[in-house]
Amino acid sequence: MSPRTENQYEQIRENRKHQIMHVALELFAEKGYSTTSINAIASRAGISKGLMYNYFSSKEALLREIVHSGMAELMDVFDPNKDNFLTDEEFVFFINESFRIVQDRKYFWKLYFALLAQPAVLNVFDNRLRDTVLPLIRIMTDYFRRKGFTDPESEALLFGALMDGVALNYLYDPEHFPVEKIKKVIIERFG
Amino acid sequence: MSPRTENQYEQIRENRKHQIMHVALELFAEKGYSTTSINAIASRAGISKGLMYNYFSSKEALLREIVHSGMAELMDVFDPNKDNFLTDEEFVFFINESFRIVQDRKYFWKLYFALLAQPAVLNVFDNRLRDTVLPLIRIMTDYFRRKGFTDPESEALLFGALMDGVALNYLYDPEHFPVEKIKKVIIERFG
Amino acid sequence: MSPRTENQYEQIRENRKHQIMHVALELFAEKGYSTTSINAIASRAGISKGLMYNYFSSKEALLREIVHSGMAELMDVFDPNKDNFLTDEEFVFFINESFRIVQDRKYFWKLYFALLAQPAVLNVFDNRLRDTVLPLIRIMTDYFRRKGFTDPESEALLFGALMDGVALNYLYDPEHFPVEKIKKVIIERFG
Amino acid sequence: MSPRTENQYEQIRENRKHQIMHVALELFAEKGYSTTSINAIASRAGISKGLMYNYFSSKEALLREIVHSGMAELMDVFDPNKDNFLTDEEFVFFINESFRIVQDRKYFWKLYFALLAQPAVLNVFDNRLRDTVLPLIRIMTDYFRRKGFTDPESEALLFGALMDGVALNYLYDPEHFPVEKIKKVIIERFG
DNA sequence: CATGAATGAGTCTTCATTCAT
DNA sequence: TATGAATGAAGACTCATTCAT
Repeated sequence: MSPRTENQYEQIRENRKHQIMHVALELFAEKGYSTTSINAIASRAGISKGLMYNYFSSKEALLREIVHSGMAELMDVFDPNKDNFLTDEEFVFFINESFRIVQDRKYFWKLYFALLAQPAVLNVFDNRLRDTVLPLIRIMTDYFRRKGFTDPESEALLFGALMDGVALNYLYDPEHFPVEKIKKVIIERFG
Repeated sequence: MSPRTENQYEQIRENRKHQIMHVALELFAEKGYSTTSINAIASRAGISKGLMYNYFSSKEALLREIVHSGMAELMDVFDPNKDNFLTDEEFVFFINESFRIVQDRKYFWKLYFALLAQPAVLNVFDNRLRDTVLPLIRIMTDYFRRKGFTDPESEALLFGALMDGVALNYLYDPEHFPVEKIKKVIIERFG
Repeated sequence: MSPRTENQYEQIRENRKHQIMHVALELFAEKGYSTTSINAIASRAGISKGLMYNYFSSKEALLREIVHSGMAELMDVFDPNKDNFLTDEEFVFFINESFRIVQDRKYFWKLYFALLAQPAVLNVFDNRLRDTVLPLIRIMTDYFRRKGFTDPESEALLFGALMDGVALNYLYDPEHFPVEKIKKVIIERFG
Repeated sequence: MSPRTENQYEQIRENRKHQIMHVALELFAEKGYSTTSINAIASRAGISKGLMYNYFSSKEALLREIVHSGMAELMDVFDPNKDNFLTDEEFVFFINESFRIVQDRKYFWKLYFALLAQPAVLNVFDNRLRDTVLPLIRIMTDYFRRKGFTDPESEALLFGALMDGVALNYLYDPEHFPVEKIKKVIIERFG
């Protein structure tokens, strides 16, 4: 009789929104942003095309929200308020964490690399990307400096590139990429 | 005003084809495959849309030919008929070569990563990719085995991943990626 | 906390209805009927989309009711029960009244002309329009006949057209249209 | 075998463009701009939807080109290079011309009034409208001044409004509007 | 060999309307 | 009575591909 409460509506919206973002992330990661149609998203989410636009003003807005929410989660994980100091133990922990994050959120990372590899299409990352990565690079630089390397910054950048490459190989050819072994080798080599 | 010889026609066709592929590679790399229209390709190549279809049966066929020709060139460079043996000197040479190749053919590699990151869209690489990479991995495995590593295969895979990551960073953020320094560090660390 | 009486409910409904019609008239006049969305109306009226349909069965029904109510008001003003006789004094009064009506209800007249200029879309006026205008034309015809014109009916039609044109110019380019002066000239010329 | 000549293509384009504009003008005038779908235009023109966009970049661009081309024609007719002087004879000629123009291009004028009555939607006329009308008003002002009127400018504006109103009545209710008689009355009254 | 007009399926998006609550 | 989530049909626009010339 009476309309739903504010709270009920809030709940419905929250759920739907997550559902749409979830489904869209999967499709964007699998088939690419421009190859994924709103139709496909709506149909996999089991809703009508029109409803999508009740939650996101456009396909691009949907993508942006997915990316930003993913990035936000990420920043939470790589807690930036930890002191700039990385012990050997923490370094190992950091590597483990990184692997876990990629493994836990494969879809997000696939989308990440797909978008990265096509910057002219949609600059979705703004400065957020560098803002996230830079502190990490700095911490790693410090770490390698303390380890006595002559060019710790390049060392850090190399390490970053290595992690990118590992993620790439893991995501796109997991069958031929023995993650655990690789992790071990990394720790031996860089830890 | 005598009619052109068979050969001259052949020559014209060949040139046109290369021209189209060249232009298309640039556009695909910059803007992505699905975002690049036949119109854009034809217009940048200075020919008519219709003519495109005289040389390539479809947009996808064009892409495939670009990729395959690029892969073929690649295999030529990493000459597979060299013995499976990699001296320290040759290792350094190999790294230098790898860097040169990426730097020389940026467009191809951008397209490569973009396609890699979206396998569901177009499986352009068939088995060609593994066929190219596997021998390299084997050679590297041998190399690392001789160096005395306990898990030389993972070491080789890691090295491959590293090179991927380095290429990625170089291609998509060249300004913040000091290639030469990185190269040096790689040689020190892995050579 | 006693329940509202029938009458109070009736009152509320009436108010809501007026409010919706008022807001819709403004929007239709400003942006056009088909360009105005139900959403826009509801939101400017501060109610929900659904409630709109509680008062009007459709967008078109809303438009019709707006137009008809406007026309009804109009007929009240140009009281048809006055005798068919128009003295010189009454003629001046009639002109003044006409100007006042247009100035007082700009939105309605804008909508009126917009709808008039697009009869194929929505024939909202049915016969009502002619029913309203015809008596006026007759009265004017009589007036001009008494003034001794040879073709009083055409004279009356011309006068009607003139008033239309004046309204049009006033409504859509008020800055460049000196209404008061124009009114004076009309009275001089036709009075 | 060989492609069409430049000229042939030019010819084809010219024809198609006119055809589309012609059909679109009719529909816009009859049903209104926003109520007329590209589908309707294409289908009445006997072409595919897509082809429309080969000639006009958007629906709005199509409208603009129709309006501008109509305005251009108009300016040709009301030749602006005539001296600013209007004899009695010329005045009569001017009125006749005006009637002829409206009668000859009913669709254009219907569209004109429909757009005028909905300025917020699309400001298609820019300044073109005033640029066209202002010189006419000036000429009329001079004319009425020479005739000895005390407020010749208002007289001219009134005359303009009258012509608008006449056009309106003629276009939207031709059956009840005896143009020829009206014309006669205008000449008598204002000539 | 070469052109570009033409097609039509498919894309994103909007919006009047319905309905469970 | 009142809400706004949900639908679905329709709209503007794009683009790979075909084909007469």
